[in-house]
This record gives sequence, structure tokens and C-alpha cells, in this order.
Amino acid sequence: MSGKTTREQIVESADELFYRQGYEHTTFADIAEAVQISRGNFYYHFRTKDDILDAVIALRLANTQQMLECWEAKGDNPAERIRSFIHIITVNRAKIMAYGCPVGTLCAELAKLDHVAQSEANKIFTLFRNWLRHQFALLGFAADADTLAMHVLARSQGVAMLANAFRDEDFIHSEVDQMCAWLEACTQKADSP
Amino acid sequence: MSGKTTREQIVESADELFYRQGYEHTTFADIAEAVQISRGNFYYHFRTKDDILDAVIALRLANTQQMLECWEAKGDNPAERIRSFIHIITVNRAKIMAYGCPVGTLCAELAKLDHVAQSEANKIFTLFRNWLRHQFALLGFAADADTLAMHVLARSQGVAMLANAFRDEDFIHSEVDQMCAWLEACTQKADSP
DNA sequence: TGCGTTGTAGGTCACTTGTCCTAATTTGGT
DNA sequence: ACCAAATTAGGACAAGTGACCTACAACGCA
Repeated sequence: MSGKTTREQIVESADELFYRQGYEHTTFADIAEAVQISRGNFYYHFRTKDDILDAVIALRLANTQQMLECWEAKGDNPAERIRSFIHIITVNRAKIMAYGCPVGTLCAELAKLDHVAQSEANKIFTLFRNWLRHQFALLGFAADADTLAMHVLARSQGVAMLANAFRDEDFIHSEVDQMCAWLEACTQKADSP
Repeated sequence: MSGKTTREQIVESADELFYRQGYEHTTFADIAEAVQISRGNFYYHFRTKDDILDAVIALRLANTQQMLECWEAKGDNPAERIRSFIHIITVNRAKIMAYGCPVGTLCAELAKLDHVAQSEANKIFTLFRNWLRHQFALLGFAADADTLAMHVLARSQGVAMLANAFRDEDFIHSEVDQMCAWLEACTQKADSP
């Protein structure tokens, strides 16, 4: 059908299901039905459920890395790149209102399960963190770059959390606008001290 | 032993376990062991697991309501009360780093499970939201009171989320300080326009 | 064509989970 | 002391889960 291997299909379906239903609540039967293969079959591709989780996290890490590199490659200035990050929430608002942030909700779930893959999932956060820190450093905030990066990350997470709870699209736009205004004020302060 | 009824002990233990392990991952056996009663027994007190969840949410709603009323009763001005809210994160930082925000993580989990108690759990958020809105209204932000309330709520959620993922206490203090400074700037702007 | 590798299907197994039932025990009022 | 109600203990049950196994089909290569 599609040019993708069965393994890839499993990982992508699991990725989507883990996002929509959570890791623990997603069963082998769910994934098997989504991929339209026999239950027993995909023990050929993955030995345990944790192995699937590892593959899903690896996929998300790769996709995130790629997205960040894509933004990096574009000729925009760092401020514009940070705005791209902020607008992830706007672009994905429908899914975020329905299921929350994929990164945040996964890390939160794994923390509660005290799962071994916790640290691996957190690397997705670290990817964003380091990338944002780099952008802020380019803007001249050498000392505060990491603090600013964490600040942007935190506000995005908070917006995703409440947008999910209240299913409020106006709130998303309001907060995104505020964050962009804050960023504007930041950069102006850095330009003319 | 303690003056509490078995039912109260069950609800309190379930409350703690749901927070630490999540709702779905907590089993009847877990609760029974924590309360030191027979598994079969507490079907006398609760017919289903959902019933326990309802009771836990009701308890959290009551506790939250009481905390807010307590702050309301104190002679502090509204700005000081909002600061009390912000400092919940500081006071509970150990648990938040370990398990995240009790309200946020529960709402997020129930959203993924598409659970019927979703709307009930969200009422805890609404309690905070309305209370914060009221404080901002008292400060003179009639039109923007709700927006400001949601803003404070969102930032707190974001801090809790990342504090949990990165287990970073310094980050908590840094963000709390920033929020207090932001609040200070807000109120000064309102006082002398 | 034949054969070894790769992939798939369906069934099985041990275990856990929520739910329920019944018998025993405790408690409180008379 | 006695009895009815409230409470508890322990086990039973069906459903669902992750994990595993073996037989069969498909494919590539000689």
C-alpha cells in the first residue's frame, strides 16, 4: 500500500495512539488494529511494549531535531525562529486542545509510571531547550539564554495544559500574542540598552 | 487507630496514590494495601473505581475551596493573596518535582482516557481561575481579570510541568521570582496610570 | 525450479485487574 | 445478654493484558 515498512507503520501508529490515549492505556490490540496486522505478528518487530516506546521516542526526537534544523536553515533571524517555536501551539491548536502537548503529556505520564524511558523522553524537552538557548544567545543574552529558553518552554507548556483542560482556542491566541509581545520587548531591550 | 472512618482513609490514600502513580496505574490492591484492609472489603464503600475517583475529586475540590477561603479571610490585600497562590509551587516544590501538579496531571490523564469525570476534575482549575479573577478584579483589572487569571494559572502549570521533567529546584525559584516581579509591575501600573 | 530468509497469522499462556458474592465478625441499641 | 445492622475478610470470576510459540506464506537468489 504505502511505501513504508511494517515497522515504520507500527511506530507511527503507536506514536499517534500514545499521544491520543496515553502510553499505558494503549494496548497491543489497539496498535495491531490501527496497522491492520495480526496481534502476534509484531512481536517479530518489537519484543516488548517498552521497545515500541523507545522507537516512538526515537522517532519524536528525530522529527524534532529535523524541525529545529529546518528552522535553523531558513534565513530568518533568531527572534523570528523563536516566534516559529511559539507558534507551534497555534499551528497544532486543535490537537493540543484535544490531547495536550505530546512532549509534556508523555513526560508527565512516564514520571508517574517511574518508567525507565523517562530520561529518554525528557531529551525531547532538552532538544527544544538547547535550541531556544542558542537562539537567545545569538540575540545577545549570553548569561540569561538558558533561563529565557526555560521560560519560553514553560509558558508554552502551561498554555498547552490549560488549552487542553478548558478547550479554549481564544485563550491560546491570547497567550501566544502575549508571548510574542514579550519577545518583542526582550529583543528591543537587547538592541538599545 | 485514627479517628477517621474507613471511607475517609480510602479516599485519602487513593488521593495520594492517584497523585503519585496516576489514576489508571493505581490498582485496588494498591489502595487496599495502603489502607490495610482486605481487597474485597472496600466494595462495601465504593462500588466501582470511578466512584473512588469521584470521591477523590470531591475531596480535592473541598480542600481547594477551603484553602482559597482561608486566604480570602486573611486581611492581606489581593496582590498578597495572588502571591500566596504563586507560592504554592514553592511550598510544594518537592512533590511537584517528583509528581507534577496534582490538578494538571489528573486533568491531563483524564483527558487522554476520555473519562466521564473529566469535567469534574476541571472544576478544580475553575475554582482557582475564578478566585484569581476575583483578586485581579479587586485590583482594578475589571476587563482583563479573567485573562490575567488564566495567565497566572498557565505559568504555574508550565513551571510545574518542567520542574517535574527536569527536577530543577532553581528553575522553580527563578520562575516564581519572575512571576512575583511581573505581578508587582502589574499592580504598580494599575495604581498610577 | 528449489531453498533459505524474511515476514505474517492465529492461537496459547500466565498473570493482573475490576467486579462481585458470601460467610464471618464487630458494633450499637434495648 | 441478645439481636439486627453495619462492617470486614477472603475468595471467585470473567475479561483483558503483555508475552510467547509454531506453522504457514512470500520473497529473493542460485
